[in-house]
Amino acid sequence: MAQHSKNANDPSLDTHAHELYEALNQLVRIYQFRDRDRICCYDVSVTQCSALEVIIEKGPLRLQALAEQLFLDKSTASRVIDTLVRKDYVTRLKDPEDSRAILIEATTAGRKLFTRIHTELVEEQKEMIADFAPDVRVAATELLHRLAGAASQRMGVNTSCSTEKSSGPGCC
Amino acid sequence: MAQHSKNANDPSLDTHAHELYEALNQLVRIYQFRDRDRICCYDVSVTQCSALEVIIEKGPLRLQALAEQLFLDKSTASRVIDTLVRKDYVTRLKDPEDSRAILIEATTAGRKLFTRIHTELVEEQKEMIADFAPDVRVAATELLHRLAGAASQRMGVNTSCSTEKSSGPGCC
DNA sequence: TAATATAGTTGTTAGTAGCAACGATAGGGG
DNA sequence: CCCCTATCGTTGCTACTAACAACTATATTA
Repeated sequence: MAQHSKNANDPSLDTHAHELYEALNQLVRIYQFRDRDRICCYDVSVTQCSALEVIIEKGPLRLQALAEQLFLDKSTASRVIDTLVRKDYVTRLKDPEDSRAILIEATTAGRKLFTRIHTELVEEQKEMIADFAPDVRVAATELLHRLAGAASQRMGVNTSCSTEKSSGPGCC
Repeated sequence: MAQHSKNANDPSLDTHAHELYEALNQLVRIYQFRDRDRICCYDVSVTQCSALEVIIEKGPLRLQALAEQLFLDKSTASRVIDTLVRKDYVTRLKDPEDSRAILIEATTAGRKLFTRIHTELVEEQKEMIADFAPDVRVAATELLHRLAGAASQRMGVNTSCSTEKSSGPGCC
């Protein structure tokens, strides 16, 4: 059931797998998934891994920017960074443009770790969707995006619900 | 893109929406999604909501059984129940068959709350997949199941990885 | 009855989360 | 130029989630 013809030699499979990974990541990030204190073999939690990803992909960035990307309070982001610094996956640099600010950058170890995790997960995803037709893959990814969007609204992220408290008729 | 013909009057839409909800719930449960201390308008966290669901759907059940359903340690489950009892959504009953054990049951308030959340989320899901073809809905749900399965393996839930520690060649 | 096993709770540690308060720096107006 | 305000990040506080270990109480077995 739901098994279409095998398209193992489909060049868009990589893209689909990557988009799916991205969508799931976003879903998970919004849902603020609590770890089991490490992702199996890797000594980082899911939140830490998400933070590492943002830091690597968005270059050196400020704490506030990181917090926004992760939908976290800056205090929480600061403490996540504390842990990642302690584990030597990121470093705090002084921002030359603003001495109040810091720039967070991944260390070599951090990049190495993330590459390992990323590669492995994308590979896993690829296997998972290999037997789906391309349009189904796209649709499933789109669905995950929608789920993330809906959840973010429900959780009051970036909505009037979170900024104005107890003002409207029953929150959302 | 990925938009098929409108099948608003599709009787399987309800089923699909429900299955999707189930799959997402499982995904989220495995991923141990951390709350934002409440699901928007409802005063329960996601973990608490999952616990409530299991308690309602599996009837009065013991702590150990609940913990297994949620892939939690019994101590964690015990504390989750503490919170739900304090909020008056569940009660601890003595198990007549074993005085060591307890039976956890939902209160009227708990059932009412869960029904409200469940109805709302299923409705949201329905809207979300309304423009997908039925086979795509099935495939997407299947995909979520696979994601949950893969994640559970990765997290070491119910695998040799978690029971035997540091025995194999590199964990998983 | 004694030894062992099981059910649930509590102690402890740690990560995640948010709000509030704080110190430090930046920028604007008098 | 200095004060006022805004912003940046950290720290204090509380709470939830999570696991492991130790503990109490009851049940089962030898």
